[in-house]
Amino acid sequence: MTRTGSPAPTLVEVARLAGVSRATASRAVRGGERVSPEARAAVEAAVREIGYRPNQAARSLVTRRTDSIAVVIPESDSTLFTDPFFATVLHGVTTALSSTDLQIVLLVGQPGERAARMVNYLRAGHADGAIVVSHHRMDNVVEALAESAVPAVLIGRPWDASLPLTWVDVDNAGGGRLAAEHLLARGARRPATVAGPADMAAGRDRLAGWAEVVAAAGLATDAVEHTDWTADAAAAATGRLLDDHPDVDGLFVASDLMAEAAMEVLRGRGIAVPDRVRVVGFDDMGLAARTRPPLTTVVNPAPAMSRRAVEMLLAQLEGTGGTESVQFPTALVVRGSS
Amino acid sequence: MTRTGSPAPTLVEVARLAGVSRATASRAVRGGERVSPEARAAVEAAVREIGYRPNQAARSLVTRRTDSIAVVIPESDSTLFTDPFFATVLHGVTTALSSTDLQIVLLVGQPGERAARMVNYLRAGHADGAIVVSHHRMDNVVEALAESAVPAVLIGRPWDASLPLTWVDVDNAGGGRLAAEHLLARGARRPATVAGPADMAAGRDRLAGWAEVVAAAGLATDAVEHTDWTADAAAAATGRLLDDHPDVDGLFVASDLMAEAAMEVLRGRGIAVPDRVRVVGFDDMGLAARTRPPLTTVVNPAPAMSRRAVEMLLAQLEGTGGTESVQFPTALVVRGSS
DNA sequence: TTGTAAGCGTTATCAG
DNA sequence: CTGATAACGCTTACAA
Repeated sequence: MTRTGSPAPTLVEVARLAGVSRATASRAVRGGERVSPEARAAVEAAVREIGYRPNQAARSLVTRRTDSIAVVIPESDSTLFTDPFFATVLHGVTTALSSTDLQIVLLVGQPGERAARMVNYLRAGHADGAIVVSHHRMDNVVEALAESAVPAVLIGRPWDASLPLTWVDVDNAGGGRLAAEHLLARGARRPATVAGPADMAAGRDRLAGWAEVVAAAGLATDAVEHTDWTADAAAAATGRLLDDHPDVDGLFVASDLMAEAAMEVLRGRGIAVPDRVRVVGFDDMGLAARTRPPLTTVVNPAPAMSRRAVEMLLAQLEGTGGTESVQFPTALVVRGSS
Repeated sequence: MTRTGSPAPTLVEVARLAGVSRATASRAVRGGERVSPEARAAVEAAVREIGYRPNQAARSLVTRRTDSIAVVIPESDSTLFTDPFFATVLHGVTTALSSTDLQIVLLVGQPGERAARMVNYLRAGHADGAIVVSHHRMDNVVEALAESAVPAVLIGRPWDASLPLTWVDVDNAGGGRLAAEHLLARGARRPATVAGPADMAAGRDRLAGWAEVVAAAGLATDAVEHTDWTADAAAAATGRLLDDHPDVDGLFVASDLMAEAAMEVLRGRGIAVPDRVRVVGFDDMGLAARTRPPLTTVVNPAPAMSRRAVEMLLAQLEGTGGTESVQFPTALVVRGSS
């Protein structure tokens, strides 16, 4: 650890200097319970004098805790920084943990190469627990986590629902239904959707909810394009949709970031929003209110989900439950785009 | 660590099951040097059978290494996610470390409340070393780090140059000079600047370089507004600048994110860029090419700096140097805004 | 309130 | 190549 030649001071040196036993020194260092004022003062002075810091490895070898929890984001760093979903979640987790003594440690990296390393990190006991957040990709991080005993809560339901993992998520299918109902109510007769990836729960479920309502209304559900969550891919998908179905008059896009790109394409083609095509997004994290026109969207309650995930993880760490997954209801915010 | 009642398997159980000593088991687990094929096979089988994972705390208690390095970003999460500087640096650090076995751990949090926790985390030996990146704020994280013996490299020179810390940085003053020279060469006679915070090295130095050239040309250097690095503050500062000095014809803004906001204000006032006011930014990380008009800007070689910082840290960890700070030269990229 | 002593799970040294 | 054995630095019953 140290560059300097001299080894880091240990508790025995503190104890010797303070004239107490190692046990007493230990209690005092932790602001302990049963220490006399004199002993505490002596220890504190000794600590200051020699610059003592407890060795975390030694400590957690016996306590079996590290006082840190990991936030795992199995995405590439570019995704992490472009999609506001992650910023919102991270902010929520941070504030929810601010009252505790837990240090937050962020593990970022695409699934694949670094995934094994991340899981090893967790299984080795580097963190007391983990919050895993992603746009629900079915990845090996989640699988590996499932067969480890590391306390964990997922933000975003895993693809494989049978995995013994606790999660929080928004009602994606319900959101898709809300979007479709709204578009139909506004008079759309030829609805289309730019859906998320077909191999992610969020993509699949948002699409399924939308399709359910559209089909129930006796309308076609064939105007569908799957993409990843990026703006570029969404723009391309929107282009294909318009080429194949020129009569589209209502568009549900699986995220606001993607919806903004879709509206850009519409504008580029001279198609008026909402006059000729009505658009509904998903997320409502600030961006939706800033687009032109402002975006009607399905609320993704990421702050509340993050808070809840933290509560559940803390409960797991204390052994007081926190193992029941929860799905948050959603709502539609109507703005100028529809 | 574990939720399950059964304690995690240890090396002694592996050894017993494999019919070897604890020492041999340990060597085999690490793909060790002097182990017979049979012993290795037996150990590997035992590991698989009981799902053994080495206990990191025990391991690093003796090796004094954790095989992880921390990237410390003492900024609020909103800053982290809005300014492309951090995304770029993180990407650079990640790729530079991808060939090693080191796990990257991200510590994010505003200086102040969580700063002590971050430094404690490092000093406790949770990570083998740290890369600290920020827009150079003078903060207690850096100070605390300076008096610890944790190997560290700063990306961005610390405010207090006397601190015994290693850093990499761009030649901020040189960048400011480049910007000013360019503006003057294009005919600006009333240059102004939206500068970064006065209490950060990057803010101070970019301003100083600009002022040096402007003064040398015999022009006034009084059109200066300090702001933090946010777009909102930059917009406000630009407004004040225009109010106070309506004859401004050249504007150097301390970051591209801020320059974009400044151009927005100019456009809102019907002031043509570059025809009436020429604008130069700082960073050139993708954003500059996407603004309208595209932004002339000073290159901030964040990818190269990140790579270098990683190399230096690795050298420090191996005790082979890496303690000499380095300043990167910069360059101007001319685009439509000037 | 304090001290004694027994671990926590690994790695490393050093004979065999 | 293998196996005792001694650390590593700290916490925590348990006794005093």
